[in-house]
Amino acid sequence: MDLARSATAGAVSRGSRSAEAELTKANILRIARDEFADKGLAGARIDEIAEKTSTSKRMIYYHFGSKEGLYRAVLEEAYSAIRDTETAVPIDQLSAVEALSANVRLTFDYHHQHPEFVRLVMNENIHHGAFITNVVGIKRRNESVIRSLSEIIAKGEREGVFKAGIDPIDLHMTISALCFYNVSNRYTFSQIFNRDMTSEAAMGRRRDQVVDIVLAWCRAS
Amino acid sequence: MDLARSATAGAVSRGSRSAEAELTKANILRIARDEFADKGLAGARIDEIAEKTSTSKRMIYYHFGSKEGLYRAVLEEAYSAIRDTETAVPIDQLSAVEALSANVRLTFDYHHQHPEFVRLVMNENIHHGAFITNVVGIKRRNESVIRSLSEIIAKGEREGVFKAGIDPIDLHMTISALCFYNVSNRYTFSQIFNRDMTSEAAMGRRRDQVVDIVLAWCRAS
Amino acid sequence: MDLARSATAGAVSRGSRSAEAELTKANILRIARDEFADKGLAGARIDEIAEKTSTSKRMIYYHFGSKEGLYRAVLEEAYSAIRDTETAVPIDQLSAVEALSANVRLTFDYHHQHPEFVRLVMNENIHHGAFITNVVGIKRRNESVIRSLSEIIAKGEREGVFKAGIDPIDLHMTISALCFYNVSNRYTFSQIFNRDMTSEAAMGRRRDQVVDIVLAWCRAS
Amino acid sequence: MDLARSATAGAVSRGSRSAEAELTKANILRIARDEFADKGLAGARIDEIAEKTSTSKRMIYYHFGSKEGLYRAVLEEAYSAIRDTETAVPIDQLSAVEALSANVRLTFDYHHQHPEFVRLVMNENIHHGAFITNVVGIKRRNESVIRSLSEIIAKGEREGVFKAGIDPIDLHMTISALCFYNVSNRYTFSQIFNRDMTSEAAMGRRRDQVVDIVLAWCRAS
DNA sequence: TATGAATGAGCCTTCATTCAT
DNA sequence: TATGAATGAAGGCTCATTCAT
Repeated sequence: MDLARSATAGAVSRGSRSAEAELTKANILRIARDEFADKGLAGARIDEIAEKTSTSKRMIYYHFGSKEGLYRAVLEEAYSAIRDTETAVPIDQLSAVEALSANVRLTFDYHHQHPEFVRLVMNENIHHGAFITNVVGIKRRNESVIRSLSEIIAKGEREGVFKAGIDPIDLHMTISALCFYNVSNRYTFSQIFNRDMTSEAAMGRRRDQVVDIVLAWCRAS
Repeated sequence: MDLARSATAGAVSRGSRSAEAELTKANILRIARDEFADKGLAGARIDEIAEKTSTSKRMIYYHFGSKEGLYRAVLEEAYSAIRDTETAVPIDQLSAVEALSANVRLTFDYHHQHPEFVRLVMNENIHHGAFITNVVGIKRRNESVIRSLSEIIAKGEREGVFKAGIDPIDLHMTISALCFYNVSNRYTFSQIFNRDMTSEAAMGRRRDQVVDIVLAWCRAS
Repeated sequence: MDLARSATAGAVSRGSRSAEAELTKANILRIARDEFADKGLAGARIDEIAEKTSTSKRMIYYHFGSKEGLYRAVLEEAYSAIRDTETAVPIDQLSAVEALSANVRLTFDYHHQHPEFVRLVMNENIHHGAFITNVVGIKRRNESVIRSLSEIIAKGEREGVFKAGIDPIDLHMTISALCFYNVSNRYTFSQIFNRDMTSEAAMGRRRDQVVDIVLAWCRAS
Repeated sequence: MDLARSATAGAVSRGSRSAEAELTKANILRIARDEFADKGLAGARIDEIAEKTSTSKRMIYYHFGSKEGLYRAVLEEAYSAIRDTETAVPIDQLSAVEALSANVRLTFDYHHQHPEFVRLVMNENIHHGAFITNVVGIKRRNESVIRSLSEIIAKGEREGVFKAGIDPIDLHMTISALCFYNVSNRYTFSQIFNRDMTSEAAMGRRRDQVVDIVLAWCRAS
């Protein structure tokens, strides 16, 4: 029953067995990611994914076991990718305000540049987070993100520019909400309010705004 | 194909034909709303909806024409409901800060109390907003919401408590993002960060925080 | 999930709803019985069954829910048919020996005339009797068969022609074994021993022999 | 296609090529026998057989050519094993009644101890004996079994304890039927009649009964 | 001799939708 | 208006078998 081997296809060349197989898996994962992001778990079609792939439908089952197995593997990859981004700010070389701004900008841009990630997360929430539970290492993720924000908060307090008692998870939630919404609710919002949300100009303007919002809250005396 | 009449089943007794028919439609709509919100357009099953309904599958087709027609009707209802909430703040009787706080609180609570609305909007965005386009009157909605916020902003400027130049649509987006995320990303966020997001206490705490964030930004000199 | 309605399709005209539907079900059941008998549960193909049917594959699922559901319905029918045969001997009008002979002959002939029943039972045993468990009323069956044999045994004892203490279930097992084997093991036995087992002559000869075997045992002092 | 050599893997070390290869084949055969016995030809899975084996799926094809080839090899082994048992009675040292009793007991016990053999034969009959035809030497088998019974019958006639004219094949069929059924129809019979058929006590009781039945028939004047 | 990867054909099942009544 | 029966198309998945190494 457990034909799906090593669903963690993170790196393509893991030294082992067949590098070609890893390429096949990576190819499937990329196509699947786009399809799941676009149509959701129920809406995506294995047939369609297979067709866009350089291999066959059978291979999807060989490597990932089931539609759900494939979806899970896609989710895992997506989360492991953003993990790196969010901790890329060199805190010690910057002031607290600069560091927080950089963090917000990076986060904002990541969402902008990876709408498929945003859409996958939306989908997962529609499924009540049923699949993320089994994704290995998904919880280790909080350590790095939260640790990074904690350092920034501490620095800001020491510098006397942030108010006391900011909870890093609250801060992360605030940043995340503002960055996520811009991509997630893009279609309904822009439709209803006749507002461009995808041009570089609009994005740049909103990014600055989000930085302002976050900083204003942290400064608030 | 032309069987779907007046998909707007807003009022139950519209004086016309048969009040019973309207009841049937309302019943179908309520069940369908929950199913679509829970599983998305692709994931929901007409059979299942029909089974939970007090009528038969045939009636769904009679009244709404197709699965998509039903989905569209559900969307329409959902948006027409929130419309009323957001304009319920008696601005003239309150200070700008009080009025904005009230607006944020109402919005926050509405999302909290209507997760199915949040989930429907998520779904619609997954479908690139393909169905909301055809929903009649959806654009009239911006007038009331935005007008209300504009008044509050103007009052705050006059009172000297808000900074100049706040765009009401930006403000609405900010409020909406912060309120929406708390419900939309509830499952993944709480899973990853081990944080309760549904208890009354957690909700109350976050609501205050969102008010703070919004006010801090509007005040910021 | 439970779309399979009234799997008990025993009688074709149950007075109710649609007699046509019952005909459809009966048609499916007959074809399915032959296919399952011939190839087993795993070997039979729903596609093939559907093709031989006057309806479509979809209808099989509509009426029986699944391949297993269809198999179960076939089993049920098969067992309810032999039930009647085995109790058809008018015991009071016959001597014990005559009655027992008649019972054996009827049983023997039934197996001969209904090889598909024999094959279905073989199949069910290959599946460790997994499906017969859920067949309603299958256990009520022992009452009639065993009661009938009990009466014959009692009569034989009273008449002084049977030895004392014959257990009716043992007797039934003996009769059943001798009648069943002739059909069930027909292919391997006739192949290995080059013996005709299907001609009327061979059948008649063996039937007499089986009667002899059973009587000899019951008489044995 | 011609890769399947000497499917008769009876002896492990046939002096030839590699003793290891013979071990591999024997291992595959044992696993395959259990799987085919349990689930039938159609129900057994090559993947599953390979997994339980100490070698790979490829080896199955290397040694046996196909699923059918493997099945045939299994059948052959099964029949060659029972062959030995049935001729193990030392007729000259026993009376006819003792010899026949011993023969029946041995046969009964063999079936009891080798349910997989019984199940394989059932399967083969479900396939209309299609594969047993090609099994080499399967017909030589009748010689030994039938010769042995013939001797016993002759001895019994000479001793005046058996009736005249018993056909050895009829006798074999009778014995076989009674012994076979107890294992083959174990699941359905025990289910329907609520009777234990596998405990040592139940088996012992029935074994004595079968001996009685056979002897009663042979004695019958 | 042995192994992991690959495959085409086909299998069971489901879905939105429609028809006869 | 309402209902049970029916359907074509397609969807997810599995199977025996083979290939490259």
